Amino acid sequence: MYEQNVTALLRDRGFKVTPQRLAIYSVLAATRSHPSAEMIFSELQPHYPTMSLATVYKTIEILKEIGLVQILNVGEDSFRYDARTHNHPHVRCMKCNRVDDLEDVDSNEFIDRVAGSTAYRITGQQFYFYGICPECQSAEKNH
Amino acid sequence: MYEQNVTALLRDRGFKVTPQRLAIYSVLAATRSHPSAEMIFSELQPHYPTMSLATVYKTIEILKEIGLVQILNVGEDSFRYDARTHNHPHVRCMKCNRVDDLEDVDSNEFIDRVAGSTAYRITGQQFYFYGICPECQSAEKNH
DNA sequence: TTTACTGCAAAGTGTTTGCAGGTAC
DNA sequence: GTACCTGCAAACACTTTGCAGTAAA
Repeated sequence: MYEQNVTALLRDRGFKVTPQRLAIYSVLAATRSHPSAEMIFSELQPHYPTMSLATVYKTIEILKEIGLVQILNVGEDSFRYDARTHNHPHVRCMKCNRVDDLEDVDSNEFIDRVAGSTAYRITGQQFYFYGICPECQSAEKNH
Repeated sequence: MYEQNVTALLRDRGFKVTPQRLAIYSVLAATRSHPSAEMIFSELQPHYPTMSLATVYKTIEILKEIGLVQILNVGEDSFRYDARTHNHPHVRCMKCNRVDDLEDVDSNEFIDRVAGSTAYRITGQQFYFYGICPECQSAEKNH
């Protein structure tokens, strides 16, 4: 289902469909952990021993172009990638650095209010929250 | 006034007060352009011919520690710095890459709503908007 | 006089690019 | 068969670090 979608979208835009591209998208589509390029690479390495980081980066660039991936910049050294492309806020744990979605929140009223108060023509946005995840909060208490 | 504040804060925390540190903070306090390290460096170069980028980075780290500067990550290759440390949304023009403050917006209701809907303990946030600034919109029309 | 800072150069990190061999179509 | 892709290695851009000389306190 996912793969069909990717295959069609790649072909439509004149990109070739390769095992590497499908594999990279599959990793992103199957996780909610917002992996970095390095994490995607490490996950694929066992199954695709010749996979290279360069291919991961090149593929992500294409996936972004055809709208299948969004790029996150949660204030770390590296970018993270998300196959859930509908815009939603993200939260990063400052202890363990995990990044989670905040999908239960309706941001539209806030976005409209901002768009209405600036002379910019707003075309997109990213909301990043920072804090301590439930697991790390528990760990703190057991001390 | 600004300098007094910086001087006191540096001394209180055991940091030495140097011309370089005051100059770097002055640049940040005097602008709303959210400069990168490179921009700060270029602005100071004529007045402080021996100034180095390393000093800019080291100083910003200290200014962040004592709460005089916040670090922005608007999705570019480099970080940008802001001496207005009260939390406010930012907007970047995708044409000319200028970054502006969005200070007319009250984000508190939105932040509270998010904090209430997640199991994370929220400690901070950054809101980035993307769009086209008024100048670049005008430029588009004159074509 | 002590302690910390500056600024150079070198190292480090994540990402991008060039290109020769290989694969999709 | 053509055009595009992969994956290696090298290049790149930004940031950090090590260290010898220097300045703040």
